[in-house]
Amino acid sequence: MEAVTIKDVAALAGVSVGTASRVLSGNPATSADARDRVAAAVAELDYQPNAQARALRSTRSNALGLLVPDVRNPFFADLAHAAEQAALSAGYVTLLGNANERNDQQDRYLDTLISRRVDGVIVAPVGDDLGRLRALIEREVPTVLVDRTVPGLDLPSVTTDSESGIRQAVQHLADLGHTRIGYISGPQATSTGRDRFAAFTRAVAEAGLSQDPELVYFGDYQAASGSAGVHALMQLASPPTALLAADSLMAVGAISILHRLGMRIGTDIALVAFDDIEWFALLNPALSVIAHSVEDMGRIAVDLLLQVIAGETPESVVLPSELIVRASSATPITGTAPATPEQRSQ
Amino acid sequence: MEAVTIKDVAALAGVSVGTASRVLSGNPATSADARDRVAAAVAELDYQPNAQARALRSTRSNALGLLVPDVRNPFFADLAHAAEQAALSAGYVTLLGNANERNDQQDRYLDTLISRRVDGVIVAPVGDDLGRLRALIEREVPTVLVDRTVPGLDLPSVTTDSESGIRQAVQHLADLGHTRIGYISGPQATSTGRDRFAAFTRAVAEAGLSQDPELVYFGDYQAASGSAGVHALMQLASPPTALLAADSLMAVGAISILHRLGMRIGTDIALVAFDDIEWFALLNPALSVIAHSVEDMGRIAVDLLLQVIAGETPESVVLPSELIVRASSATPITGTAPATPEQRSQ
DNA sequence: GGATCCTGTGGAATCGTTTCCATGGAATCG
DNA sequence: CGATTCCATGGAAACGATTCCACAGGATCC
Repeated sequence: MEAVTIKDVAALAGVSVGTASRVLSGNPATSADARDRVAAAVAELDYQPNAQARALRSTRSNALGLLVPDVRNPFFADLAHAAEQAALSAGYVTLLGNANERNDQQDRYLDTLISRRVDGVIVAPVGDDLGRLRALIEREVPTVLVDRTVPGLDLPSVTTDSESGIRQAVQHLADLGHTRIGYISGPQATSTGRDRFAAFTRAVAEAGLSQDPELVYFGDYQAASGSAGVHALMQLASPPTALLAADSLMAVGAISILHRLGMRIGTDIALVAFDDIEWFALLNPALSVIAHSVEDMGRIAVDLLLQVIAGETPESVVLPSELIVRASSATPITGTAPATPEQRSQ
Repeated sequence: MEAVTIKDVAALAGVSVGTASRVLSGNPATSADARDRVAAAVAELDYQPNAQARALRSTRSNALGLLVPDVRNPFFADLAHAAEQAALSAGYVTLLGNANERNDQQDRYLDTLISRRVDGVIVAPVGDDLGRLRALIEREVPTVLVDRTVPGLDLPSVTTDSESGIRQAVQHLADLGHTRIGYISGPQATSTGRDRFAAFTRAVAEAGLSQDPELVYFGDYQAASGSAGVHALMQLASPPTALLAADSLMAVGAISILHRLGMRIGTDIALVAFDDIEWFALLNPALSVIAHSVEDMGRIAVDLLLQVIAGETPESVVLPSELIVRASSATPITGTAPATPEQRSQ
């Protein structure tokens, strides 16, 4: 490539490298004259400092690592966007890693991030497997967990309180007359999978609905398992009249197979999904969701991480969730009339 | 943090730093004995080489930069995923930058990537503004353009041949009896915006349909402009009976407002969108799309970039596009009966 | 058996910065 | 006016790796 270094700048400006460096890093011990001449030389040469050398010497890289289970999942895409923007405005660039919901890829990326000496890491862990997460702790790399936590890892985190949203959803379905709610659960090897399942179990018991264990299908947060879940639940001798999916991708799978089975969502069966994805409102009927703010989650995660980097030990943050009722769950179980204009035939 | 360096490894293994380095980088000039002892020391200390120091000396960072206009756009999220996976399997990590459809953020990220001395950059440029793209050229940073090109920038690229897909779509709509097709165009400051508009214009002329300039609305690839476009087109004295949206986000905006206007997609108005997004098939009615393979695009972009890095000058690649007909455009203009089961009322 | 060739190794230079230390000159003080 | 302080500066060490160079010792050649 090329090779314009601080030495060239110093030479052109007629000062020493030390002085050039001081000017460039805003050290106050510089004369106006030196500042001007260095600035002119930088502009003339279009000098860009070598971040590697700078990081090597100063042991700060001004880079953050962000590790998500799957970028194609719109929830994590939004999270990545929110975190990246927050990091950028704090002067950090973001190294985005994608674990592909696999522990080995997560570990590989963690090693890469350690090697690159990022100043901190935000992780939405794939599962409960610690793996190379231990290495982060041992090296005291500032780390924050987001969306999911891991048992045995005592780190600051930003998570969602699933309880409130799920309770609202179950109560809402109960009010519509549903007594058998099918639950398409996330994997029990993730904290969100466990939390949401526990919340569902409690809410169903409180509302006095059927606690038939057959009404629960354990998926893996991928679209295909949503389809499989619907398939299994609909084959029961006494199938559910309402469905609750624990994340957006499984909801997508559920919708897909319900279409194929010829079941009308909102009329033949009610459907509520966890995660508020923008275009869920565009579906026909529009999908009821349990919403939580992914923008807040990303922003706060960066915020906590910056605090950890600064040597503080911030408290974990738990964000609220809340039910948004749309046409997919607006019809009482006895009725068949559309409840909203969006729900009518196209 | 901590401080386990190659010096510690060498000391523990009882060899010199040079030998330790040779073992670690797979240099054949090492004895089996040295290899074993270094390996043991590495395991014992859980040593991770400092990527900065390595990059500083060897002038290779094993990192690629990927700059997209908007990660939340599912097309670019998929592209990022595909490119990232391809890069990973070639031994590169990916630094993902998000320009937010803004030239200043694009320039800022380009400077960051130059500073970090990435080995190469894949850019889906925001618009025609060269900005800091010039700096990439001047420094001879290996660069590949993806999805969009920029006039005056002679770089290898991977793009889509919009012509074939758009021609198919227009012909398909003509076959259904439509004579006035509304076109929601991308911005003319992007190559895709221009290409697709030109293709549409040609296709309409060839099919003998209305070339009324009022049937074209110029949007900006964001959802809001899709809504605005529908709004404008539907106010015409003689509104279109079919719509073609030049990207997925504008299609989302169009669908949203069509719902609000009470127009039934597929019956009252036909709709076709550029970009095949997975969940477009889940809409009711399912959306007809002009599909092109984003996985191929990401993979090939990395491939071309690796060739450029290797000193070759690869040819640009143009990928095909093709129409996928679904229910949103399956009804002849005179009929009102559903053409597919998916299209019936829910 | 002496010259030549490998092979593995240690030591040192190097990459491009930051930062410490010493210095020289100007400014300030009594 | 001599001594102290301050400020801007140049020079050099350091960060943690890679890589060049020299060299020792064993194998190979004529």
